[in-house]
Amino acid sequence: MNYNPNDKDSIIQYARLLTGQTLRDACNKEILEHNYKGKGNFGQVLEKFYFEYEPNNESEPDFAFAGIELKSSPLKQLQNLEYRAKERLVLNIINYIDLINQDFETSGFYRKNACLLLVFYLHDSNLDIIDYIIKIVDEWSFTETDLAVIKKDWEFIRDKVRAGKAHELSEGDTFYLGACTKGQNSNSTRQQPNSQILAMQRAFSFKQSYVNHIIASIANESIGIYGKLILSAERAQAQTIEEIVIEKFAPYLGNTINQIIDKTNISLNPTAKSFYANLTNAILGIELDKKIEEFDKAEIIVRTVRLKENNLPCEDISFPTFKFEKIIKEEWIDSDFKDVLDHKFLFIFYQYEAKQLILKKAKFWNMPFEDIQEAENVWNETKRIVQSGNIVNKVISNRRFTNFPNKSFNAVAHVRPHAKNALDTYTLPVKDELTGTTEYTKHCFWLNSSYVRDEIYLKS
DNA sequence: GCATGATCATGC
DNA sequence: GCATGATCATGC
Repeated sequence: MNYNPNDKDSIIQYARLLTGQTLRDACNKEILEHNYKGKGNFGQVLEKFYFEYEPNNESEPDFAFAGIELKSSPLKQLQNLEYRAKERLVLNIINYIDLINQDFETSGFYRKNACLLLVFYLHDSNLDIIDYIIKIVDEWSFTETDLAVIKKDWEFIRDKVRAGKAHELSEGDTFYLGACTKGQNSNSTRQQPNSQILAMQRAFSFKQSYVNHIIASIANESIGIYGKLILSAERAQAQTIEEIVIEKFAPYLGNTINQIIDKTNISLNPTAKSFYANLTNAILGIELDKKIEEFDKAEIIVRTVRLKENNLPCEDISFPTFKFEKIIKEEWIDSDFKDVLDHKFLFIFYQYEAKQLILKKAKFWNMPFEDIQEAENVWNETKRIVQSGNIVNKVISNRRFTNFPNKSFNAVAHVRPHAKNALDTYTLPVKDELTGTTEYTKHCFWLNSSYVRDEIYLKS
C-alpha cells in the first residue's frame, strides 16, 4: 500500500493524487490487469485496485480507524464546460428494522457518513469505467447548518418507518437527505417493522442538487448567486425549513398583491417577467436577483397558483414535456414523471376576491403514495397510447382530439398539449393510424385543477 | 363554466 | 432554439 489506512491525512493525500487521472493510469497495472474483468462499478474498482482493500462491513466507515467513508460519484459536463452531479449521491442502505431504535447522533448513518472522502469522475457512456477521468477529490463534511437540516430529514424518515410506512417513503418527504430507491426494480423489497407490507429497498442519499452545492464548495466554484433563508445553525436546529418559510408568509396572508409590495418595500412591475417568483423572494426576505439556497439544495419546486372565487385553480399545473420516443422505452419506476412527482413542492395560493388577488396560503407538499399510484395509471395509459399508434381520436374543424388520458380518466393527472404551437412537435415512435402523421404536438402531464384544489389547497 | 386544444413569454 | 412556467381560446 502506498498510504497509511489508519491516518486521515495520508489517505486524503493519496486520494488527491487521483485528480486528473483515470483508474487505468493510477492503479497498480499488474494488479489491475490480472483482476479487473470489466465488471463491477467505479466505486468497487476504486476500493479494490487503488486503495487496495476489500469492501468492509456495512456499519463502519470504509477507513474505520480514520473515520473516513469513501464515496465516488459521476459528474456530467454542461455546455459551458462546468461540472454538475450526474445523479444523487447514494450513501448507506437503510435497515428499516435497526433504524427505528436509533437516534441521529449515534445512528449508523451519522457514524458512517460524518466525514466523507469524495471522488468525482466524469461519466462517459462510451468509455470503460477505468478510463473515466477523475476530476474532483476532497474530504467533505456537513456544515453545522446543513447538519441540522439533515438531522431533521433523517428523523422524518425514521419516524415514518416507525409508523409502519416504509413502503410509502418518498424523496419528496425530506429536504437535503432523501430515502432513494435502491435496486433494479420494484422486486427489491425488504421487510419493515410495524407492518406486514414489504417495502422497496432504499438508501439514504443526498439530492442531486445538494451534491452540486457540495461540488461547488470543495471545488471553490460558484454555481449561481444565492440568498439564504437560514442565517444561523441555531435557527436550523430550532426550526425546520418548512416552519421558517410558513412563518415568513404569515404576516402577508390575506393581503392583496399591492399590499405585499408596499409592506415588503420593493418595486415590482406586475406585468414583469418572473413577477410571482419575485414576490415570493420579497416575502422570504431574499434579494430579487438571487436564488434561494435552501430551495435549490432541496430541489423544491415552487408553483404559484391563482384560485377562482370557488377555490378552483384558474389553470391546471403543467410539467415539462415528454418525448414520445422516450416514454415507450421507460419504466415507471425510473420515468421522468415519477421523478418530478417525487419532489417536494411549495405551493403559493392567491385567490381572486372582488377582482383582487389575495395571498391565501403557502404550503409545502409532496404527493402522497396512493396518488403517485394513480399518476402511474395515467403514465401507463399514455405509454400504451403512444405504443398503439392511436393518438388521434377524431378531428373536428382542424382540431385534433387525442386518446390520451383526460381529466375524467383520472382524478389526479391528465395529458394535454404543451408546445409553442401545434407545429411544435416530437417524433412519434409509431405512426398515427388515423392521420398518418409521424410527429405530434408536444404534450406533457398536468395535475388536475380539481386535484390541486381538494388535495393541496383545501386539505390542511 | 368546464374540458381540451393551443399558445405566450422569458430566460438560459 | 428550446425548455419551462404560465395563460389563452374554443366548443359544448
